[in-house]
Amino acid sequence: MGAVDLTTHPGHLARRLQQAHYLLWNTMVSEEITSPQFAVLNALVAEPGLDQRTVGERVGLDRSTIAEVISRLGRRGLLDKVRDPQDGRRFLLRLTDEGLRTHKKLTVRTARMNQVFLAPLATDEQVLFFDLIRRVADAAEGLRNPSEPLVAPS
Amino acid sequence: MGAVDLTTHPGHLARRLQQAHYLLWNTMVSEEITSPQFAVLNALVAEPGLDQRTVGERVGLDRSTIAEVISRLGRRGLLDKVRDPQDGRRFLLRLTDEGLRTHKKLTVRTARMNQVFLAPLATDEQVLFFDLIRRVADAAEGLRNPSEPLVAPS
DNA sequence: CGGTATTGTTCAGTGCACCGACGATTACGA
DNA sequence: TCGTAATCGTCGGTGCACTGAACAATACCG
Repeated sequence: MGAVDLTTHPGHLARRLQQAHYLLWNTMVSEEITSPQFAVLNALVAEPGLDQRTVGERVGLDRSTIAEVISRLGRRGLLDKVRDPQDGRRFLLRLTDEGLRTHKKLTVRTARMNQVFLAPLATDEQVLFFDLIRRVADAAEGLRNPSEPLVAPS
Repeated sequence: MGAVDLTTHPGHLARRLQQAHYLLWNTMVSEEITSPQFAVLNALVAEPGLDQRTVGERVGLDRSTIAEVISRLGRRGLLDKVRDPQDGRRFLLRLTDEGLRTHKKLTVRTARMNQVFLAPLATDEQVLFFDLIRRVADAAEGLRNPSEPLVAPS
């Protein structure tokens, strides 16, 4: 009888929440462009000409994953990738016109989807929802960083 | 200029939350057994002899995914799979002694990890955290179901 | 009893997400 | 300046997650 109640496990809830979101996204936003892909488009609308690594940092994806996402967006013609003449290690990323159009279109649909997704919560509860999740996620990310040392680095 | 603030997008937050959990799990619980795998072990501790589909239902995984997870657990010798003599379509699943031991060990570590993960929240906030996420996830799942019809099925 | 529908599992395909290792390029320090 | 270190991207490997299609076994109905 050592079984545990998973509904009190935050990891399990997080997974279910993301699955639920995935389904809703697929039906209400797009079957072609995924939520992480939209995040990349959005980052490049905010800051055109970023390199891959920085985009990954902005949207929270590691180098391997961001490489795949970007390659898919490139294949769809939503984004251009050019070597930085100043620094031959990096690629500069920039949305195409098609990419801009897609971002605009999905922005509208995403807003609608978020409303439906959050409909079960009252307005003040939605604020709490964001705040609580953000605090937990931020703290856990902080645990993994080289972490601001409490004393000066040796 | 059309860029959006992703920190107000529940889907993006859900993804980040899960990633944070993944990292913490890897360092504090196990590098071999993943959180979904633990969920399956847990379901079989609660109800030994379930079939694959039902286990998937219990932990929230579709048939394809649950098949892979179970095959991995089988390869590790944590679980046995036998055809149901009553119904040749299904496989009955049951933990091995090794599987039971593993579940017990991970239960302890998981509890510790959950404490660390939720540490940024006060006790009453943790209760809210569970409640809000569960409500959103449940509602979104409900949207996808054949859904209890409002009138009798024709 | 026989044919059709339903159910449990598998398979192929796509995509996200991580790690560790590698090659190329640039930056820094002796 | 020359060699070592850091940085950016790629590649291979593992694992989760979904869809749609195929297959086998069972259930149901005429």
